[in-house]
Amino acid sequence: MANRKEVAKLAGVSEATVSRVLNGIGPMKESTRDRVLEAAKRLNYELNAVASSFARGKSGNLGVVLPYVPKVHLFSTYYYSELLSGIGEAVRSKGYGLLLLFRDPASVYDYISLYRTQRVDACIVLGASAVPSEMVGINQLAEERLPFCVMDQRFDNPLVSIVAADHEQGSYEAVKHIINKGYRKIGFLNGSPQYSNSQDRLLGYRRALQEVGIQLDESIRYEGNYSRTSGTQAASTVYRDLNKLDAIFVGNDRMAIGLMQGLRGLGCSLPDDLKVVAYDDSDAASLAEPPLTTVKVPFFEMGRLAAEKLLSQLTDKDSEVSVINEKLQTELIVRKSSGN
Amino acid sequence: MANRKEVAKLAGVSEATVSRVLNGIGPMKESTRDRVLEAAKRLNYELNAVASSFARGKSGNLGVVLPYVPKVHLFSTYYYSELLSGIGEAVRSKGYGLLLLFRDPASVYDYISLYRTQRVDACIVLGASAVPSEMVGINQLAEERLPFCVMDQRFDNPLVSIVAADHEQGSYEAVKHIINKGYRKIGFLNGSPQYSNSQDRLLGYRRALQEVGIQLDESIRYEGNYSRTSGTQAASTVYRDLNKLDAIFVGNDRMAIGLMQGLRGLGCSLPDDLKVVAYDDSDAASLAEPPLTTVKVPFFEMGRLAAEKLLSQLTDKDSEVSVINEKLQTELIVRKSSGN
DNA sequence: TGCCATAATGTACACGCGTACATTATTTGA
DNA sequence: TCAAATAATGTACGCGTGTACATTATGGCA
Repeated sequence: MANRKEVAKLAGVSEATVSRVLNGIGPMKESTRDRVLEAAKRLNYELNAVASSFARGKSGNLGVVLPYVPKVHLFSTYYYSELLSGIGEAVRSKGYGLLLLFRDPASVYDYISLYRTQRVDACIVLGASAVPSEMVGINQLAEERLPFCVMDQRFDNPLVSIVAADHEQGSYEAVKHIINKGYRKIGFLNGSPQYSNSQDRLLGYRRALQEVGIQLDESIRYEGNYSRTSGTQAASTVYRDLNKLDAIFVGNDRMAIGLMQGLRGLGCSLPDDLKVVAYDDSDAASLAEPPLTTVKVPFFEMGRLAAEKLLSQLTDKDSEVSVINEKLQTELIVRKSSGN
Repeated sequence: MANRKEVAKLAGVSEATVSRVLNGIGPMKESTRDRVLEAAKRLNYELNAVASSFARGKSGNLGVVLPYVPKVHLFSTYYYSELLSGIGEAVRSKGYGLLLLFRDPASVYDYISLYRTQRVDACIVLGASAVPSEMVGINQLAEERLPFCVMDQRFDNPLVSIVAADHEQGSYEAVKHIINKGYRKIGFLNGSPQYSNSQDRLLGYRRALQEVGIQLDESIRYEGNYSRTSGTQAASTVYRDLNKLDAIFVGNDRMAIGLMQGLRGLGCSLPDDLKVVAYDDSDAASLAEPPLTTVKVPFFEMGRLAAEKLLSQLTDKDSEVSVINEKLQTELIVRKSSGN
């Protein structure tokens, strides 16, 4: 494998000139540039990324940290796939690498070590929640003022950078959609409360109801954990309460699908017996029977935005290292599950 | 950020000794080790991964290359999620990093540059197919004898390392299952032919039929592209041929779901009017209506195996760098879509 | 006690690149 | 035409680690 010295010799210039040509730095004669590039091509030479990183003191990598427990699908794969694609898009266009890191959600993850060992220049945290062990790690990161960004999860700490979707508004619109169809008895199957977006959905649900003077009814609030199974489990309770329900708003598509399967198993006809509005607009939403009316979340865009903001802070010397705080809008996708 | 020199000074030893303690190399006094570790802890010192990589001449990264076209879901996310999890498991347990790389399937990807620039020590190629531009890149890789592995795609070149599933046998068993239920008129909706696993499924389908003397009928062979949409599009043709069909074997779950939705839209009752057996056992399989009888593929295991084999070749000096060729078995999961 | 094998540690340098600073070539302006 | 500005290139060193080799300490054995 050729190195800089050999290229310099072949081109008849110094190593510094080779370096400058390859990095496009400073003014230089066209003929010199050509000679160097020609020599590099002939020797099959490319910059050694590791050596380059070493000299620069930067890894050139953006870390993406995601929760992982063997054999457990913690995440709806749609969600992660879209986020990763968005991040990948930004990372590539900025010439960075994307280092994937798996963490155990049950123990405190040492984010700072990633920077100390220089494995990453910045990182994005996916699937964070408000359980104490996770918060500790995030807060350490924030206090060190390291460049990072949490995806779709609020934190009290004002030093925590966040890119999220407006789930309060998204939920408001979803419930509003049901109300506008003339239904008043609207239940809510929410997901795990340790995610801030669960709380936000509740806020939106409440606002929509209160706005039109519908009394909040705690007895038609149900809780699952965003898994399909938990939706299925909720089915019996929901079935029992069917006389109290015209419709139900569900925290994500997977639970909604589980719920609908469970209800159908109990003899329900959907959407006749119960209107359903779900959340995410994952691939499964249009596969469901009936197809789900659901809130579309711009996961791809969120990933891209977070990565771009972070990498810009690293690249531009003028852009101050400031806290990122973005909230993207959602969109209601109307299908059959909410009635005609 | 502390470096080795400071640790050495604080511990009262040479830098080499610090290095040996941290890498666990050579014999050394317990007391020395303790002093060094103590000093490192006090100074908050950790090995600089970039510098270490540089000195070793290895990046310490396993590259995972996957196809990506903006706004297009090339892949069933279940497939990639499982593979990545499996790879991540192996990578972490071996202390490597996982570098995610996106390629444009339409142009020749320069895999060799990844090694030349030392961004990766080895790589795994996901979503490869037999289209010319992709084959060129893979073959270059093979000819350079670089450590890599292609996932779930056959290549004629005997130098190409592969970890795959036995789709010929999986398809055989799927079709056999239908035959054993007493059906004889069995169609086949296959996926894109540039994937070797499509060809393998066809082989298995044929073998099962021929074994029991069922005449192959070309007129009930359909082709989609593994997308749900393509399954839906096939519905009208299948519907037209319904008198020629007892059952249909479908190349993956997504197409099967699309097909079933299309057929239902045309007034079919499933599984009464047509038995369906699909492939992958993705999350959607059990969500479908009716739930899909489908062939389960050990994606997680495949990812883990590929990564482990590759990294072992890098680590063990004795293990010869040999071509990997593994074929894992599938399992038929029986649900409602194939009848009772 | 003296010698040798082995343990334990130190010395010194390479790895490939980025870049501050020094130097030389070229252009500009009066 | 000549100094000054600027372009273009070269020199030299640092970045933090791994490791070959040299050196010193230790223990075993006759």
